[in-house]
Amino acid sequence: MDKKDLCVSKVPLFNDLDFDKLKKINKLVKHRKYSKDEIIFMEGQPAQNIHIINSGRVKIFTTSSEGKEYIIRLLEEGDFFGELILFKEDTVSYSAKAITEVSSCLINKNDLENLIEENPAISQEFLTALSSRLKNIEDKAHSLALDDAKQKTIKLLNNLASETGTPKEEGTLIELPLTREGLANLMGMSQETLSRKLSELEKQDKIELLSGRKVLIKEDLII
Amino acid sequence: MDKKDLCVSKVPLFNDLDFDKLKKINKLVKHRKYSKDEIIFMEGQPAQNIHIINSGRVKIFTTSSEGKEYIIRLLEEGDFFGELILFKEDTVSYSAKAITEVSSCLINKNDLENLIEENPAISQEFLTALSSRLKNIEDKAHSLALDDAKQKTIKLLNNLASETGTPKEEGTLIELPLTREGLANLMGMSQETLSRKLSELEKQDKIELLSGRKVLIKEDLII
DNA sequence: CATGAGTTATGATTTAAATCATAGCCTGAA
DNA sequence: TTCAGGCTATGATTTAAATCATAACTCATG
Repeated sequence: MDKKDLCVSKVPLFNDLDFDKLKKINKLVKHRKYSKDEIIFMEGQPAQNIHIINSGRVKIFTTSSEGKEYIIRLLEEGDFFGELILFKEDTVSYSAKAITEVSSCLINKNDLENLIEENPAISQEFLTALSSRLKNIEDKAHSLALDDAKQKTIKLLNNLASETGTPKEEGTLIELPLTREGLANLMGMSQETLSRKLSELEKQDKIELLSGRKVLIKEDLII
Repeated sequence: MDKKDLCVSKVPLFNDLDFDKLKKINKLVKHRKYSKDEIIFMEGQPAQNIHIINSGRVKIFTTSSEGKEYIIRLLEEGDFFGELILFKEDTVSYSAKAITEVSSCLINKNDLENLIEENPAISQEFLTALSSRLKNIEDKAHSLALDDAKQKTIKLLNNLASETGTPKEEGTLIELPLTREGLANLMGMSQETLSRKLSELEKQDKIELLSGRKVLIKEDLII
């Protein structure tokens, strides 16, 4: 089995399916490569594919009328996006951009609909995935509505730590996936404010800002 | 068929089911009444039921450590909540409170799981409902992150208008479901700011504030 | 290794909104 | 019908964060 097959077996969506079915699905899949900073699609475009990320990172974002950006979520290997077209929209209300080199798989809307019909187990996986996203974004809305800049900063770090952190003796090491600007756009604040709050946390010995966009999060960074 | 049966036939979740199945489901259902301001459940409680609103209004909210409230969403007839327990959580991360007299139906988690197994069509309806909520809350997060108080106010009014507004010659008439304070907590702002923005919109002849918590939204209230 | 573009940090200033304070207003109960 | 208590509007003040400005750092490239 060659590397291309990975996509389909990587995504939790198809967890419950046996090898034969995976092979069938794999035939429906188209492969794409995007280079860093390439737009995958733009807000408002009609969409007919679901995208599954094979490697790399993608940001999903919207832009306000004044040109400000809000990043809805960051995706990595195994995550998927564009699924709303299955159930609701036929145009997409957000943009997607590769923030690293990205290789991904597409499945056409109709193909996926047929797949689901033949394999109801996929519905369950979808429900699980959507529920999880709903929970995450409700938490985030809470944070956007009520938290001050310091709390937002701490939550950002904790979220990154739990998603991609590697444990060390002194704490958890994370690599920031975006510039200050980008991270700030995730939490609805300005680059300067985030930068200040990070400095503040470092002065308080809660974190250590390292080179190469790495951060060591000490044990006692409480929410 | 008596009034109690309405619950089950009211909710889009069971749209696709025939009368016999609805009757079967109805037997599983427990009925509840809540008086105005009664807590339906509190953040952190274990939960094992899905609630369907038969009549009245419910607010779903979280409270910050400083005691501030963020209202995630307002529910009315036919809406349901508590469904995350099916797919993800066994405790609930938000509170629910009746903001009017409420009559609702409960379905036990296990019963609903069996139902879904027997009737895969319900999964589809769930997916549609969750997708729709996902879209709504993503829009709201965008608004919380990027909009100023005036834009938030306008979106609030437009949302209420599209959900519950009644058309008039002069515009759309809505009845505000909450006090200024409550509405402000929906949009992540303070009561005073909302009040000021509403006055401002009235001065600009975009809306008319009427007695009985009613608002007339004139044609040209653009986002 | 030097250069420069992009990124980050940080000071100064402005600004929108929160908060504080209070007066006027509804509305529903007596 | 009056009264009280919650609700709403609005002025005054404070404050957190945005914005503006710029210096310092990083790192990729010739």
